[in-house]
Amino acid sequence: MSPKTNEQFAAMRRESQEKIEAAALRLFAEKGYHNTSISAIARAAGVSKGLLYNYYDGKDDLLDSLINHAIDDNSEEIEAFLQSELPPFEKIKAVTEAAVQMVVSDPSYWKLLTALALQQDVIAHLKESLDQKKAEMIQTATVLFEQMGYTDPEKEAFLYGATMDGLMLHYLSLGGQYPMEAMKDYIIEKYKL
Amino acid sequence: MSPKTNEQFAAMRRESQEKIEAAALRLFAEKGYHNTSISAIARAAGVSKGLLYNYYDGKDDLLDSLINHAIDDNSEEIEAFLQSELPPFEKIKAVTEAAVQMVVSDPSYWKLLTALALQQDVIAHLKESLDQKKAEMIQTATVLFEQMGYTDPEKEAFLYGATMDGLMLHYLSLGGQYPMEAMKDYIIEKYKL
Amino acid sequence: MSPKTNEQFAAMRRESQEKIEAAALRLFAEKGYHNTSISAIARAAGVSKGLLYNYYDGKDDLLDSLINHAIDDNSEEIEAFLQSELPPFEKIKAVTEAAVQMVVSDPSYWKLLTALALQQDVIAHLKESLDQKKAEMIQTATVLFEQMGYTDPEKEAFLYGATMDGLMLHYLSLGGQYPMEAMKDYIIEKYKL
Amino acid sequence: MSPKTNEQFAAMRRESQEKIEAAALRLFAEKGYHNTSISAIARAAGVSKGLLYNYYDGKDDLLDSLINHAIDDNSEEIEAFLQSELPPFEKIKAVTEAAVQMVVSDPSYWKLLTALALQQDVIAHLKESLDQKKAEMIQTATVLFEQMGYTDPEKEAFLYGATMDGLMLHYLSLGGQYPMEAMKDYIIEKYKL
DNA sequence: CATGAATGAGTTTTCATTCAT
DNA sequence: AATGAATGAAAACTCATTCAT
Repeated sequence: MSPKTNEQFAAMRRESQEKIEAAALRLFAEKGYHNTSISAIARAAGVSKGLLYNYYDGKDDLLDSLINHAIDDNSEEIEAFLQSELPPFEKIKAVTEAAVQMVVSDPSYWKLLTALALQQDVIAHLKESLDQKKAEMIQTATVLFEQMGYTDPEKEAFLYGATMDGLMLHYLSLGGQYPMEAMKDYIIEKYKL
Repeated sequence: MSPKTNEQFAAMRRESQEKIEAAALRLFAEKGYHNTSISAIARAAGVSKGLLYNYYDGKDDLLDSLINHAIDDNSEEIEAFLQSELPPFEKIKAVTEAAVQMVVSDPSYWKLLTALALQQDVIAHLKESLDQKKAEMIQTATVLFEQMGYTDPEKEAFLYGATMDGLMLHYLSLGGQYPMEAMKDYIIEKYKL
Repeated sequence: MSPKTNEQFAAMRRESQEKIEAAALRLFAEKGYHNTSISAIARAAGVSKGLLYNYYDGKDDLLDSLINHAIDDNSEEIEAFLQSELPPFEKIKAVTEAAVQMVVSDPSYWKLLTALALQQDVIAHLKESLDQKKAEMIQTATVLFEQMGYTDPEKEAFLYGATMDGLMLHYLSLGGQYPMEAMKDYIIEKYKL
Repeated sequence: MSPKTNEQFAAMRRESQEKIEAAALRLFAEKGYHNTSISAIARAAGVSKGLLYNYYDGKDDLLDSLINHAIDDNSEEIEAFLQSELPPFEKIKAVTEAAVQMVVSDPSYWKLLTALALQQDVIAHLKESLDQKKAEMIQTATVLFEQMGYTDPEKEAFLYGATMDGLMLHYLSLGGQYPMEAMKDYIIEKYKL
């Protein structure tokens, strides 16, 4: 019935969307959300402005879609370590290393995400899902510190979370100058016993 | 012909500027820098757009001025504690308490500052002075941790900085829900011996 | 290689065109010509945009085709009554009833046609044929009123035309609230004797 | 306090708005609402696009404002005749003449208004106030025909309304070719007993 | 010193139309 | 004959900035 199969159309759509979201992520991270125009994204993605509007309702919707896809891609890994069967200290070690690894290997995305988390405009509706994700992690970490014998495991979980986020914040704002590896080891060392 | 003295004119100028910067700070923090228009600032400050341009070269210049004034207001206190003659632990305690106090009592400003620190656009030229301020603080803290007998005082200084910034980040993004007081005590406790 | 006869193809073509014109008429009448997109028409007709362009040169051409087909469908009936052998009063009665019936049974089409008649853009070239149709009717009606003994049959024909069009205008803009049946009888009554 | 008085500013505003609305009315009537761009209106009015947006929220809002101002200007006259102390027939005569006069002297505006009345898009919210105005007129006309001894004054009022609107419709769509004066006299004659 | 009307360049958004398959 | 992804030109809209008074 169709001179181009549904699969072919679906593949075209997927490919275009990937090109667009990749270009958008790069530009948002490089120049900031508000300083990136739809035209610039389309140009960088090698598609027309019109096509972009075929897939997204506008800049906000594109950002939404982008963030949601990226969250899906990224949160699985950390989650996996926390759910694994490793002994508590090894879990902390693995999670810490994975988190550092994530930020170091894809700083653009994390810079964007962190910047957005502080701008109530842009993503009022994303805040909710980010906050929930955070709450879940704190919950899991609390159990972990409980197993390690901490008197106040919940506070330790909050502290760990703050330290890790602060670490990333510094890394993201200083870039290569920050002694990331050394700091990572220093933090892990603190939890060894 | 000149019924107003120079002093009176100067006072009027100062007052107008204060109204403008206060309005700008509030709006930038509430809605973000890019989503706040000059018109909105002038309206909120109760002055005309034209007057605003008498004092500032434009939106960027207003932001600059705003940040610089706020930095001056805020950094003195912390500095004072670090330079004081208190014993090391008391210094850490005082600094921590002062930092938390600062953020809790003026979250708008800190939210803005943190958000801006992650946006390469807007304030390329502010980054420099912020980074330098940070470096100085790390330096002072390093000396402090040295006095307290830490094997690796510089790393501890970095860690302390990361933890404090992470704490603020969480507080700023969660608002009143964050157990700020408890966390502050928990952190201080860690340094007691 | 050709499992479908020419007749089958012709039938498919006709069916597609009917679906398209029906959808277009409905949407034009509901939302106006300019507020109806080609995409919306194709979607409502259940065909692809591409197919639509196989049959019509564009939106204007589709409208043209639509109007012409509808004019053909509608004008025959009235014409028939006017040309018939009924006595004059019965003719007026029959024509009036037929005209009211037409509008009541297919208001979408008449709404569209009336709206278009007032928009210089869209259908400059349709105006001509509509005007001619109107002139013919006036002509026939004039003869009719002559037979009925009116001193000034042409003016009476114009008046009748104005009244009928005004009636329709009101019906079309008020919808079901307009006392159409009663008004029809009232008008017919005026010509009885 | 003010180097330009409030009155001066108000006068500037009024003047600009008048220029804009005059240009918009002309263009809407000439080329149709949808075929007239904001840019074209601004150009024709001799102001910038930006200024137009200072006064109106967009094209719809401009149309609203335009129609409301024009309705105010126009409906007073007719109303005045209907409320006057003339004998019934003289009232009908005066109103009919005034209505014809209105349309003949400002066909652009009436063409626009009539066209808009048939486009549900554009002015859903204007319809309401137009319908109400119409209902009021029918009401007043009914009283008039009652005084003239008509058996069914309300129907006669509807009929008069339909005839007048039909007359205008024909005049507006045919322009100078339509025997407007003669028709007006013919209609008035009918009511002379 | 103070005003706010006016500007226009830059941005977002829409949609009729084309085209490879 | 039929599809819908892709285009691009034209439209709507925003807002930092200027300027006459």
